[in-house]
Amino acid sequence: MYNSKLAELFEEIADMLELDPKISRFEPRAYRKAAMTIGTLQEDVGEIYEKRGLNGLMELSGVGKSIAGHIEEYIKTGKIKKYEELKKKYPVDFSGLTKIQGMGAKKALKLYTELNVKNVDDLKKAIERHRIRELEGFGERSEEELAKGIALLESSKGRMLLGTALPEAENIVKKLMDSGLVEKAMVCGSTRRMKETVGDLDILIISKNGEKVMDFVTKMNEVENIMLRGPTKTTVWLKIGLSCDFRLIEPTSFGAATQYFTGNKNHNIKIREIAIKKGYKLNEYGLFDKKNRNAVAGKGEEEIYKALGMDCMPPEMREDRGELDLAAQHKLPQVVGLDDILGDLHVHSKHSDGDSTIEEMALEAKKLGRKYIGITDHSKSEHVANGMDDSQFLKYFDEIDRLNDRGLGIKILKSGEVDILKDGTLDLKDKTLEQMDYVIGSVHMNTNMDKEEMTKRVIKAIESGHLNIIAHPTGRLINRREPFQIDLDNVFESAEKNNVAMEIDAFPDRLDLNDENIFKAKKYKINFSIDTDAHRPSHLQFMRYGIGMARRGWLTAHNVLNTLPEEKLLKVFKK
DNA sequence: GCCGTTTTCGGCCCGACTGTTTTCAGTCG
Repeated sequence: MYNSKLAELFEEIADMLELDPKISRFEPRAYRKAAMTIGTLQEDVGEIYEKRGLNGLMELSGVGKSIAGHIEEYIKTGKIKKYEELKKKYPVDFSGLTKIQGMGAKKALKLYTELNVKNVDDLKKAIERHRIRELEGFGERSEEELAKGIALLESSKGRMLLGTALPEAENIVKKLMDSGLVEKAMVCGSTRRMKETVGDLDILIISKNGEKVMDFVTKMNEVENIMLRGPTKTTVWLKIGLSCDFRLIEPTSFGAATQYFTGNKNHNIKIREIAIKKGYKLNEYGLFDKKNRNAVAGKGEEEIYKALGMDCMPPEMREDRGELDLAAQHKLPQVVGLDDILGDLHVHSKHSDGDSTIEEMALEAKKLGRKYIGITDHSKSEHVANGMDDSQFLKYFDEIDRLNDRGLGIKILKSGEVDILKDGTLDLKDKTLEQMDYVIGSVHMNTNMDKEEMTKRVIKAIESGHLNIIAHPTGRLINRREPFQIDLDNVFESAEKNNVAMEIDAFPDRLDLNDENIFKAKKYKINFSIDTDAHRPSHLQFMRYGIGMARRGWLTAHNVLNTLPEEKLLKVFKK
């Protein structure tokens, strides 16, 4: 994968170009835009170049002749001449240094020319010797801030799971509402877009007691320290290890502000450009008529999109993946919602590695409004998860039958999460599999195979005729384990042919398939199953994270199996 | 350096906060 390395190189080129006042300030901006495109691309630029050459590269947004040339050069030689030359002029680790809060390229250059600081370690030493405060334009305070920035960087590597950040954000919003000081408080940013990980929290507030609210938030239990405090914006560092911005907003601007702070950045840039073309100016205060400067919209998000001739889309779709075009054509998909979900098809019990009985899991699911629940305990190869052999599965089926006969007010489906073994065969006898209402297959062991082998393994299982769902298809664990090497396109193609569904595992550190892969998979005529992979009753609430991924991947209820009533679902499985 | 029903030239999102200034540059989102 060249993407992340190239993105970093282009960012650093941008840093260095910013240092030369003779260069147009738009040139570094162009490099940053290209870095953003490439850094968040799902397809490897190496593959794009291989398949479609320079023209393929130039189709990427923000990549023109020159940057495409740099990419080609890097793929062929492992180097970019322009970068090497700039680096000769500035032998400084900008990419490391500018990750520090408050440090940009210009400060980094000053530190280099004055103190010969080339990297974060040099900077640490300079801070220890109190050399920074002597510099013109810096002071004692800047030195302290940089020290804090380095500590922060070292303590907060990686972004926080949505499953950790969202509940904290909701808790803070509730506290604000309960305080009686605010009329409205709302979480925006990547949390509202349900991105799988979150870099910080953005909470927007309407209040007549601005000063008191800012006091209130800085004194909350959740706060470790105050990073920045102004009349309309306060930033705190939360004890859970995340920074949180609070912004005071006028009621007339609330929609414009939530739109702006929800993002994402590229979505906002595009929508502002659309506004300009239509003779408006859009900022976080509202949509303004350029001629007479009157506010045309601002109170609600819908009215802003509407004034620009568009339908308003759910926050999860605002990722600049073509949603603005569809909104202008009034063709936005009706994406799946939590209310559409009728059942949960991946749930564990005490029979393998779950904490609770089948009955406890079923009753909790019923409380959440589910009409059916599929119990899917592990098969025998999963020794660590206490997986069951064929005879144990038979007893487990009996228990499910008994519970259904008793009638819990929710239907329990018989299933199992069956290991796809190294050679692509399944871990249970056909006879056992045939007694299940449906079968989930998943890869847990021997995950270090090469791409071709792993793809073959999974496709063989799909073609077995026994599987209905492939669980967590890439096996990744966010911030802990990389996805397997696997050719998803081939897997999706085979799944389409064999009527096998792909799971969206909603467990917060899995979220697998992720949004990008869902988006990719949607091109195929395959079904999806959004499941919690719950191991205790409270996990059944993870469904919303899976829904978030599905919405980010533009799935409609029609694409998702567990929006079907039981009879229809079982018909699909029987096909 | 990129890009195009306003364009192959002339634009490029834009406002808040901070520290160090004495009116602003740098950074961030």
